[in-house]
Amino acid sequence: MNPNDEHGHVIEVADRLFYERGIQAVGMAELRREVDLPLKKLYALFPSKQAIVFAVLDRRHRIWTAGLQKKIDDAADPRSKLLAAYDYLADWFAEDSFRGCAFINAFGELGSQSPDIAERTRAHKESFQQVLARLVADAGGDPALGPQLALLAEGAQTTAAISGSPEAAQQARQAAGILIDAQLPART
Amino acid sequence: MNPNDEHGHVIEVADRLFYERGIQAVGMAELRREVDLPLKKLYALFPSKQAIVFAVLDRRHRIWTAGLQKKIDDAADPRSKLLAAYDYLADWFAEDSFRGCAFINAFGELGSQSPDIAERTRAHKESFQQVLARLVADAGGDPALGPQLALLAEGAQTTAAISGSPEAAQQARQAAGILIDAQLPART
DNA sequence: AACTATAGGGAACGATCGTTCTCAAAGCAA
DNA sequence: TTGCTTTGAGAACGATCGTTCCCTATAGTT
Repeated sequence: MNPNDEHGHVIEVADRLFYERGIQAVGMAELRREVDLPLKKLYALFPSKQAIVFAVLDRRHRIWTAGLQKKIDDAADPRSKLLAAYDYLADWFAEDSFRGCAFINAFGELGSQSPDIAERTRAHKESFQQVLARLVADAGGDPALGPQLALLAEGAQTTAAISGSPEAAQQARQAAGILIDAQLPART
Repeated sequence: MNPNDEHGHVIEVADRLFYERGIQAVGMAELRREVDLPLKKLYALFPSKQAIVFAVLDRRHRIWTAGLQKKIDDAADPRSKLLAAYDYLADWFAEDSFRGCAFINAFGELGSQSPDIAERTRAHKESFQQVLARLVADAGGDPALGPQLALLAEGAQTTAAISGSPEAAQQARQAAGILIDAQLPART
């Protein structure tokens, strides 16, 4: 396994462990065991646990954003593109491993201790807002619609995580449809 | 200070510390210092840190629920009662100490480690859903409306916490108004 | 005043954390 | 083979955690 593979492998495994059980609950010794690398090599690849956490969050952001964009690109018309976000959530919530938004979890766990984690979380959510705002603008809708749709998506993520049920995605999608129809110009 | 006062004082101080900085970040030694009680007395009042955490969450739930109910009771008509939840959020977000929903934070931090915390969080959110469902039913609205309004409220809480700005309450309120008008029978 | 029970204050305990260090094994050049 | 550098494996370190224990001082009773 070359260094790049090892680097990526550590991040993948750490992501799974942190997401399943929380960041503080996973120690470096356990991570070392799961990736099957000497502790020394782990510290050669990353200077600290914090660096691994940041790498995990950055990867999460990239994957999440790319997956969302694909759903949007696959949608035909502006209304469908806006609703695509909730289809993306539905797919996500249906995964066995779903346990809420990793950023929200990390923020709740360490946001008050680590300005870096708080900032990464803020940036992640802000980027989602920007995606929605752009779609709303492209569709000629009321600028207020973007943040409203974002609230539904955020609420669905926490609700699905806490309730353990994926139905929040459909509820959010239905509500979004109503908000869109009320604030987007009817298609000619 | 009699034992009841001490008991309540510990819970109040612990709530403030846990909410500000996270549960795991606050040690018993620091709590002891802040409440100015011997460690021995702290352990005479509560059998463990976990018991304090549970007491803090239970108190949060009671205060939150009572505050929400008061806002609802103060509202005149069914539509206003539904919107009262967002006025309650607006007041809350405006507090300097606001740092998100304590249950969501605790769930993100310890939900995967502690079934008790996960269950308390689930129960807290479920009780909010019940309050909204009742208001919707009393108003003769579509039963789907309750969960939709809850999603907006949950999304507003996380968004306000992460962004550090209270505007999510108004955005949620405006969206709620649209959803209500679409799914509640017009007042005669 | 003498004895007893209680409570304060904090040291001690055992566990665990992130990180560093030791040291032997292994690879490699000569 | 010999000497040298790099690596693997995990022990060690220092800090911190929740919890318990010890010891002293005080208060109450006779």
